[in-house]
Amino acid sequence: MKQSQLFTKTQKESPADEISKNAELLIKGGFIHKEMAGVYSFLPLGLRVINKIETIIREEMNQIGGVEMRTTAFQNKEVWEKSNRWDDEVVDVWFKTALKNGGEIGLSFTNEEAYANMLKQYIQSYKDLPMYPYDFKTIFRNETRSKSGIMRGREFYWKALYSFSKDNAEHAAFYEKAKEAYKKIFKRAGIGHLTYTTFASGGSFSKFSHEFQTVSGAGEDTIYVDEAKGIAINKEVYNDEVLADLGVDKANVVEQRAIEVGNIFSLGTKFSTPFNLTYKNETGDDVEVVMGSYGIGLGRLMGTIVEVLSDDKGIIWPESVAPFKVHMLALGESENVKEKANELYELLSKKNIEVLFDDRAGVMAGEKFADADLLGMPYRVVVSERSLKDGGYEIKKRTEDKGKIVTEQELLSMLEN
RNA sequence: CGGGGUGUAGUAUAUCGGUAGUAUAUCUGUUUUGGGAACAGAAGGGCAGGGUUCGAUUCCCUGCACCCCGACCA
Repeated sequence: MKQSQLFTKTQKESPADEISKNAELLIKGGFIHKEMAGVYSFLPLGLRVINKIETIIREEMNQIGGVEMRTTAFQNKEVWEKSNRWDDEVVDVWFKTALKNGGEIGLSFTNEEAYANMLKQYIQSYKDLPMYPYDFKTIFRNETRSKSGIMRGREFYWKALYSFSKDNAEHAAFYEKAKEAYKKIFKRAGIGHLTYTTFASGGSFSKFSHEFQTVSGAGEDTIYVDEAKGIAINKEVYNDEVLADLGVDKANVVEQRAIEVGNIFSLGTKFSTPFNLTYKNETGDDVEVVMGSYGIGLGRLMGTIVEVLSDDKGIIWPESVAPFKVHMLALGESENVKEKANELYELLSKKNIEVLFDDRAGVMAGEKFADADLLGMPYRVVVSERSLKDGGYEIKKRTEDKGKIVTEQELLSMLEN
């Protein structure tokens, strides 16, 4: 994409009403636009990041048998009354609205009820199980205090998978697969080295749930990390009994602040019971389905990446989620440079190498460099009189201080993989 | 929801009970072009409503919005 066609532009000044680093950098770079407290639009660059993250999650969910669908944002009052979660006294984050012809509907703040109610129609026999539907969708929560930029909003985009299993053993096996898939997702998203599988409170059907916590001062949670074991324990369940349970020595843990980027949860029959979600087993008995839920907030994940992967100049996107792999800058106003830069842009595009081409006329080199640092693409390629005279193009990784001059062939072999 | 704070131009800020200033971004022109370039010119602003006052952006009240701390967070 040519930068001259991108309608967003970068800002020099940080927004006054944002403290969090993720919001500051994402707004300055033109990735997101704040509509109101806790509500952000994703601009072209930001959407590309979200799409990359979505693709990673989709691949990993499909890998473990997930089947993608799309559930509606509107929620049926009667359905939620079955699980006793319609009442505002029970759930205080509902957004609800009245229908013109009477009645009331809610906006999704989670999906368990809708899935349990819907799947009842498709689950009759043990032959129908297990089932692993999931979807990406926009979720609404009437938070009394949204904060931390895109990491805790009133509207956010998430992936939720629900597992429907015949029994606890089948559920447990899938739960472990999901846990591994989650680890892969965060590794692929570039934050695996800072993300710990964390034991958290499990509710009435399991001792623990598992959170995926990324160590960051911007986090809202406190966890106790056992670096050697590669696990952590959430403060909410941190006690001697749990330590003994997990075989963790108190002397080996370190207290950290962390961001919860994902969560998996055994639901047991919590929702199967109110929705009478049962199947006939081999002997003709009615058996309740065992459920699990597996969620990831894509905006929060994107915000977390920015929080932990940035420097004083801007964002440092991992290649896997960067809006573009390459940021190509054409410096100077000479016709020769323009021609060569255009040729290179066409060549890279033809080779399916994602490139953002800073073709803006009359913009000083310093400004283009500063923007490239702020926007944070993994590779910066400079086309200028100087680079051409030296024999080609200058390529520099966002993580490096100095670039080097390479020929077109060398450039292609570095970028193609 | 409890506590605290802030609303001035696209963005970031300053001053003042008496013509609202600066930076940046934007537009025009000239020069410039490897780390946010120089000069000249132009355009653009007091959250909303009420009160006090000769006069309110400034002081007071109400509302709304936003931020921070805490509570809450499948």
